[in-house]
Amino acid sequence: MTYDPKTIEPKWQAFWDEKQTFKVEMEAGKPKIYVLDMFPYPSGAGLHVGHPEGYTATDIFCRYKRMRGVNVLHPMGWDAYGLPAERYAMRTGVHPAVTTKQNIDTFRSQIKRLGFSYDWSREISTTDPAYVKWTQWIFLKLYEKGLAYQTEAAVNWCPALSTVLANEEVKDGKYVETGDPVEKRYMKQWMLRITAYADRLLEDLDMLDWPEGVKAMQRNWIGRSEGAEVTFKIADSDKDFMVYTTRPDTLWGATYCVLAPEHALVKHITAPDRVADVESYKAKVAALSDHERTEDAKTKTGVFTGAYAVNPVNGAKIPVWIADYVLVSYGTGAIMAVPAHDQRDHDFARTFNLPIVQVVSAPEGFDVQAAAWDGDGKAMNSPLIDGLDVDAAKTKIIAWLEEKSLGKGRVQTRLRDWLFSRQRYWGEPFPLIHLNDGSIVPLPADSLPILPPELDDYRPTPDGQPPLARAQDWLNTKDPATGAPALRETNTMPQWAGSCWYYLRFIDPHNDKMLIDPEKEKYWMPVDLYVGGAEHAVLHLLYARFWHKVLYDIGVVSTKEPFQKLFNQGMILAFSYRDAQGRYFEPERVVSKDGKHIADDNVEVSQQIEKMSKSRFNVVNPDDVVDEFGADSMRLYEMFMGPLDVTKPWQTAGVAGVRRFIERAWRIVCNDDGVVIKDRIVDEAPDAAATRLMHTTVRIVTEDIEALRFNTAISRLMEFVNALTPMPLRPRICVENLILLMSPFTPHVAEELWEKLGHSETIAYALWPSFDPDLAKPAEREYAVQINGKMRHKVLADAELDAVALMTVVKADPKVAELLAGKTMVKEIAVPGRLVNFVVRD
RNA sequence: GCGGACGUGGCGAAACUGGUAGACGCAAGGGACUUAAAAUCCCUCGGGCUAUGCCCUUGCGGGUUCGAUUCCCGCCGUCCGCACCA
Repeated sequence: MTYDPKTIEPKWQAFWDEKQTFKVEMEAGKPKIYVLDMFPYPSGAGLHVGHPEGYTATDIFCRYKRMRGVNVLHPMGWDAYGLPAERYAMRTGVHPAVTTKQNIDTFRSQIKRLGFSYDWSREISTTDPAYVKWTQWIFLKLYEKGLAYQTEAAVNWCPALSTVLANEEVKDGKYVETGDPVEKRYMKQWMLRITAYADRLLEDLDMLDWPEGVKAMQRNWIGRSEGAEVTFKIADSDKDFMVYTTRPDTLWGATYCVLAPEHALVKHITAPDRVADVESYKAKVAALSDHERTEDAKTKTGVFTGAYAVNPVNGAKIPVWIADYVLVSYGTGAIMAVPAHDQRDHDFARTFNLPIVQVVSAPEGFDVQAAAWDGDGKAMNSPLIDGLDVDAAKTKIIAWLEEKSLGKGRVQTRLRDWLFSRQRYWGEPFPLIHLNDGSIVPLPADSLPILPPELDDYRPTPDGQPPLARAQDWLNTKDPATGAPALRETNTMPQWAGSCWYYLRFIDPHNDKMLIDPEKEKYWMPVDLYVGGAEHAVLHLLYARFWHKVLYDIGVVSTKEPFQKLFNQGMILAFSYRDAQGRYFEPERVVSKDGKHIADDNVEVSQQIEKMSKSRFNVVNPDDVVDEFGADSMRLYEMFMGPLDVTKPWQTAGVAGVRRFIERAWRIVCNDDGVVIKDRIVDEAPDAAATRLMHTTVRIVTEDIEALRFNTAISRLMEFVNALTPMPLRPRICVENLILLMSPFTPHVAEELWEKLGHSETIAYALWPSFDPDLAKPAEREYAVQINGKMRHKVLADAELDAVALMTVVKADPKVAELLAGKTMVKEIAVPGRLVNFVVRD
């Protein structure tokens, strides 16, 4: 039998399952590592090639760590609440739980076909009642701590679907899946006070080993800024309003103020003759979607209210306008406008002919009437602070404002509280009831979980209540403490809820007494390596950090942060082909000749690299790849494509290449009948060259795996195989080390060959090969000889020469003497282990 | 506009701390074996030239250096995130 993944892969998968090879328990004193994949949403479409990329990487890392004697926690589960199953239920009446179970079964079997070393005894789904119970328990803790509250909030309402959508489901004012328009509606919503943790979420980023880009995105999302709040009085009135500014040093340059159109003060200060204009502007702005409001951001619009504010630093009366470039949701919803030093204010002032007064010195020749100067400079036209640099001026003016009770220093964040409720069926219900007097009663922890009731119809009620309101028996309940009649909360939690803490439950998945056993938590936490797509850079990772910090504050967890190291795998794209009209062609119909791509022998098409999608005919299904090449080839190819973190295109021909490599490795051990070629695997020490290559390979593969550089590790394994193949007699130590090094990458074939070599135990816990750095060094090496930095010659010499000896040896080479003849030596440089460079003149 | 990543053969890529650019693989071409094909094995494979050698080449233009894919400055381009955040 030649190499046949179709028989050996199911064999070893069944073996690992039966023996529970990868089941793991806490072992005090044994080093641990917790390696986590971002668990998938089990969609109806099944796995795509992007999923196994990250899963293969973590699997290699885990298998390697086990062979080094580390206790490895490597679990998998399902983020199973979500909109698609609910939409499917609306169309077909099939309960989302049924759809979800089917999809989970599909995902599990697809994942198992790839031979990942998960501890399946820890599998969880966010929809399991035993899991929902603790998600709701965490909500009760949030509520107890005052971190959950209700408010009127704008939501994305999709009339076509008569439901609310999450922000992330809306792009450019449309539902991303169907393209139906989405509008804003105000509804009572549950919010989580994530802003209370803004400072800690920002500061603690510094202690994490995360990609800089992700940290930057989170910092940007939190958007901390330092400035001041300043009170402006309305002239000839007892009313006033506060503005937020990061440039209090420019107060003397404030020539007008702007309120957000929705600002509560607007209706109280608008002059009678301005009411019509103001009202019509407000109506116009309210009708715009967020997208429309920002798409033409450069053109400023607004109207004058007829009211004047008093500039607190100089008593100047300045007009108060309303304009949509001021957002009611940020800062105080009101600004002082300094057109000389803020480009937006400048644009507005030019449009409406408002004065521009310079109060910070700009570089020579810079005209603030033409453009705003927002850089550094000395304060001017500002009596209290003239001559000071921006920072000093800010400090001084803030102190002055505080002394006069006109304002105070203030830190502002862009981060908003988290809109936490959805008007959906397939999510965790809130464990709360509403009494007739309007009060809210949290349900006791021992009544959890509160599961969604059975329904025939998953749509919202005709009067716009969430679907849960259809279940009258469920809806009408009693206060467990007093017996008073009560209504259940009908909102459900967003999909993020379950994914905010799943990494904790994997540590203690079957505990029905508490969320997690503190002893186990202390042993396994934090997650040492977390691998997933960059699309979760902000939301999931920020939400989970927030919950984790709350759990830290109430003593449930012992670490400040959940995920110590984060790694984003790059997206896998694919080639697609389309003609001049933009029609896509299946890649099988396209041939390339003379650098052109021709479809159906007559249409010239262009080749591009794009995201996989059905409409582009470029989707690659992992099942097909496994069927054709085997799981080991699939795993190996995904890791060989390029660095783990970059975006890269799938090329099926490349899978054949790694499959050939596996076959060559197979033939080092077996003949074409699958019989071990005993007479060629000898118990003899390898010669010097083979020893060196073996130790070098072990060294580099080990280092590469530690650094998650799997593509170069695989190259090294290929070189090792290429060297072993032509050897008539192969030292057993080389062959066995090869199989050991390959086993994290291609575990099935490695188990099979390990067994054929006479081992009765699984390779999964075999000892990882060690290397001797001295034996990895070559005795001789080629040194480059450069003249004026250009490569001219090579000299073979002892690899360990120091600079002086190297120079002597090189100069003794007749060819070098010839090259240097007739030249004047300017400088000689010898770099041990590398090269010699002669700088010469003619 | 702000923030982040990146740009190397026909293609995916490699090059550790500034030291022989293109490892490894794909595709292509040639050869061996075969009645033939597949498979396998061997060879060639960045471009150019007046070819035992020489010149050019890591997006473009400068700079630092004995030496730059790597460091610095300025452009051009691609991808990702955020975006009227005061």
